[in-house]
Amino acid sequence: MMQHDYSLIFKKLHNHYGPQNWWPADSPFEMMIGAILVQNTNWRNAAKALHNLGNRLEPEIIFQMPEAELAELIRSSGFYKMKAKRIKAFMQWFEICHFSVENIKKRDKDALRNELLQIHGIGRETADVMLIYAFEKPVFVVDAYARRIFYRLGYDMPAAYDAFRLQVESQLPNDVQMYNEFHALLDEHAKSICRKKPLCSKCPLIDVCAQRY
DNA sequence: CGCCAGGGCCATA
DNA sequence: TATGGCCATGGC
Repeated sequence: MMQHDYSLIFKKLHNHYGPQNWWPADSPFEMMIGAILVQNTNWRNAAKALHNLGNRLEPEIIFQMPEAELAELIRSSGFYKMKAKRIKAFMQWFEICHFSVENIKKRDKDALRNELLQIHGIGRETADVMLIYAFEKPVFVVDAYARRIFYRLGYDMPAAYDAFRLQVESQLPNDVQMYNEFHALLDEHAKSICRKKPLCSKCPLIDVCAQRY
């Protein structure tokens, strides 16, 4: 089987699109709430919900807020009753952590990941974006875009989330900033001109595609 | 009008 | 392990 050069993909995307400076949020807390709000929803609707929360977007306030009230405020994000429940479950955990992102950052990556996965409504992808963009841990995020792009490159990737993630991580340096940019770049690339026509002449991955097709 | 967007949970086999 | 149903809004 051919060796998939994930590092080369990253390099080409980075050269073409430049630094993405993700996640679009003013604080780690806002980032984490946004991560739940954006589950299976477009960012526009999630951002609208964040805007609607306005100055209520503070740990203590969200923690105290009745679930029904929170649900109405985040209605635009879709699945809003469920997401209100998920945010409240997350806040229970965050409160136990004394709302301290700095303290959480000091903890072991795998232990922290497993703890996040215990929270009802936090799955692998949501846990991983939180690990990178809030807690600065090096993790490769396996989202629909990553799957689609690697699939279109002809890469033979595992279907299971963690198998996919570990295969990519095993061949990349343990660099938080790199994973931070990689996920953002894959997102940007998926939304770009190559979305409908992945082998178009302007695609920065055209030569990688050409090796295969 | 139908489609889908930066998932995750749960029941079923 | 692997499908299928379910949750729901807003833009196009």
